[in-house]
Amino acid sequence: MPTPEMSEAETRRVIEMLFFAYREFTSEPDEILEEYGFGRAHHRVLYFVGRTPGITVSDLLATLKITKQSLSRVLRQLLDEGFVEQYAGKRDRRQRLLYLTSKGERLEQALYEAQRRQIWSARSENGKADFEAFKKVLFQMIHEDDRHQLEEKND
Amino acid sequence: MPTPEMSEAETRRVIEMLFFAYREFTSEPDEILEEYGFGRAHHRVLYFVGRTPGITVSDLLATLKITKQSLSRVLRQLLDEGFVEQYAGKRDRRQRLLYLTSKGERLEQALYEAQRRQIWSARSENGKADFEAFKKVLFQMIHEDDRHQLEEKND
DNA sequence: GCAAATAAGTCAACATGGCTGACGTATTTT
DNA sequence: AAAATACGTCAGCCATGTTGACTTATTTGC
Repeated sequence: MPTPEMSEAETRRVIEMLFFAYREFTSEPDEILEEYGFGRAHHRVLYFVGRTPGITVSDLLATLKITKQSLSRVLRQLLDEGFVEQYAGKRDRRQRLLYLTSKGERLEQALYEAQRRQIWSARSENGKADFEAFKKVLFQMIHEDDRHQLEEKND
Repeated sequence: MPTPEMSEAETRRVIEMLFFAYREFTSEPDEILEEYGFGRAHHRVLYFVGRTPGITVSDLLATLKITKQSLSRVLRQLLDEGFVEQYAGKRDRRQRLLYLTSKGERLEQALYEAQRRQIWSARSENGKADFEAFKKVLFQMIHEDDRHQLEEKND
C-alpha cells in the first residue's frame, strides 16, 4: 500500500471522470424510465427488489438510505401499476415482502441491459486484468458499512 | 480487446459498486455544502468555475448539460453571496466570464479536499498500476463527447 | 395477558434542482 | 438597420429528497 503520490491535476481528472461517467451511467436508464413516467428513484427500487426478491420495506430503506415517506411515494406507484407485489411475511406478518411482477422483471431487465452494455463496452476496451483492478479500486471507494450489501462475488 | 465474458452476478456487482461509491463520493461534500445552505448544484458550479477561471455562462451550461434557468438559480446565489464574480468579456462584452472569489476558492478547496481524500484512500489500498487501470476503465465509461472536457493529463 | 416496541402506511408541508415557455436587454454580426 | 447571440429573469411544473405527526397491525417482553 504505497503512500499516494498524485498531482492535483490527476486527482481532479478522476473527480471529473466520476462525474461524467456516472452521468452517462444513468442517462440511458433515465430515458427508458421516462417512457413509463418513472424516475431514477423507481429504478433503484426495481433494482434492489429484483436483486433481493422478498426484501422487506425496512431492509430496502436501509439499502437506499432514504426516508420511508420518500420510498412510499415511488413504491406506491410501482405497486399500483403492477410492477411490484407485496405479501405479508410468513414469519412476521407485519412485514411486507416485496417482489417484482413479470411486468416489473421485464422493465428491470431492460434497465439492466442498458447498464450492462455500458459496462461491457468499457471493459472490452481494456483487458481483464485492468477491469479487475477497476473493481478493486471502486470497491475501496465504498463506505465500509455498505460493502456487505454488494452482490456476492461468485465469479 | 477481448470479448466480454462476464457473469450477470459480476455485472450487477459493478452496477452496485457504482451506486454505492458515487453516493459515498458525494456525501461529504453534501455535508459541507449544507453548512452554507448550498446543494450539489452549487458544488458543480464552484468546481467547474474553479477549474476553468473565466469560463463563460454558455460553456458552463454545455459542461453541466442543464438549462440556463437551472444554472441561473444557483449562480445567482453564488454571485449574491460573494463566492463567484463575473466580468464582461473583453473580446465579446455580451459574455459573462466567471471567476471564484477568494471566498469561493476556499469553499471549493474544502470540497476538493474531501473528494481528494476519498480518492487517495481508495488508491492507497491498491497499487499504482491498479489505479492506472481504474482510470482507463472509468475513462471508457464516459461519453465520447464529454471526454475532451477532462482535465489535461499532465502527470 | 397486557403494555411496549416494531413494521408499515399515510397526511401535510417544505426544499432542491431539474424542466418548459415567454420575454427583455445588451451586444455583435451580417 | 435587421438578425442573431449571450445572458438574465419571471412564472410555473415535476421528481425526489426532507421533517413531523399519527394510525394500524402485529410481535415481543415482563
